[in-house]
Amino acid sequence: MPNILLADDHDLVRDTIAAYLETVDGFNVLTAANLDEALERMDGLDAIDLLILDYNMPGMNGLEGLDRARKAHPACKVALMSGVANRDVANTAMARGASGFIPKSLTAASLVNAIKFVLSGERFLPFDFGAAPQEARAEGAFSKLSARELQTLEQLCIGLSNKEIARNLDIQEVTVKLHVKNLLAKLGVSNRTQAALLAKERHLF
Amino acid sequence: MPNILLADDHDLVRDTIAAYLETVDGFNVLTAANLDEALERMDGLDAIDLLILDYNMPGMNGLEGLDRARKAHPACKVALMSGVANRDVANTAMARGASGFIPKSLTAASLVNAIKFVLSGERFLPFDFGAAPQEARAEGAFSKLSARELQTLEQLCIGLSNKEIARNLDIQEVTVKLHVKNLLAKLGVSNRTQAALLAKERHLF
DNA sequence: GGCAAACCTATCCTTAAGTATAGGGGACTA
DNA sequence: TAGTCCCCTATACTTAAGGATAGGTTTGCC
Repeated sequence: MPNILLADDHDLVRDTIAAYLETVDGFNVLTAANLDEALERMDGLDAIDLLILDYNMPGMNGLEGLDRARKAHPACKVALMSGVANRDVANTAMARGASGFIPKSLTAASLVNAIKFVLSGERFLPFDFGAAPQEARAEGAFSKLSARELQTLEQLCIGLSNKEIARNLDIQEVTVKLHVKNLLAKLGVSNRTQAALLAKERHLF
Repeated sequence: MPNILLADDHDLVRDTIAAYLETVDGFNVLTAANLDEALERMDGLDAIDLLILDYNMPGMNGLEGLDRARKAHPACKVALMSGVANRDVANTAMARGASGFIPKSLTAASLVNAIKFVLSGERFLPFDFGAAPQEARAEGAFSKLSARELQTLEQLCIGLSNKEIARNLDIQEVTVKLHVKNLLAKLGVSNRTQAALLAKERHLF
């Protein structure tokens, strides 16, 4: 019976997926609410066969969380799961050594198949995923953002000033200005308010 | 055995929650991937006791979807579910007649309790999700705005600069600054981005 | 008439936002 | 090894945003 560790900060999503996997297919599922908790939980026992990480989750910091998890437990397979990430993120994740990428648009039955697939040693990436060019311009624009730029955009979406963002990210205000300038250019907008509104419109944060 | 219709565009989330509710508590759960599909599905049979709508889902258009659903099936209880919406959205939804608001940060066990609560005729809103709206950002804050301030706010919500707003309203830029300053104070926020986000959150424009 | 409120404008000021240029360091890659 | 990309920082600058004060107009109300 394979052991799975599922990390997602949405309790409802995490619990129900865990319960589904346990009852329907007899997997043994542990859960965690963020990356640190997941890594802690793996330290005691090395019996985890598959670690599933939510892409938007405290501690993940983009794909840095994937690297941390893989470095901490090289033997364990790591899959990413996301409801918002696009093809580019998925490809990057796979390139960085993820064993699978699970969009939340997947059906529950497919999830089980994907997990079995990954546990058997293969790597899973749904091929139709992200193929449809929905709102191509803006959607693709967000994928061009670097990790730091995404974090900066997230703070813009709460209406924070450069100074506050600098404090939160523990960098200098000038650096924040640089990130802001670059992300404005990449999104094709002319000020921070437009950037925040655009991101909100696309339900990124 | 109560009938529940669960509408969410994330197949994985929807299926697992549905499966959980069915297996763990014996609810009879139907599903839909968007609002139109949900409303269609309800037309044939009027046996649905509770409709659960994902706040971010095709066809919802903010809280308009809630109104549509309630108008189409006045007898049916309607609850909203969201992973991103905040206290303000929840309060507005309850004010507009929702029977419950389910943040996805809820535990699976609490979800079952919430559903039972709603089915019994009560209305469910988690405590920590703010029964108390924040003082300065109260609903009435917007009603304090003068006509010009409202027009100014509307332009802020497209991310325009003071200069552009001045041109659009055919007044001087200094005057726009005055309106902005006053409306920021009335809304209890500290800059134009926060004002725009707040207005958008309330679906004012 | 006096009064209040919303609206408009002006001048002055401080701080924030955004641009430009230049450079150092780390990580990955050909 | 060189090249590239991201990240960080620094200096310097221009423009925008926001605040403070002091007026001015109209409308309408008591």
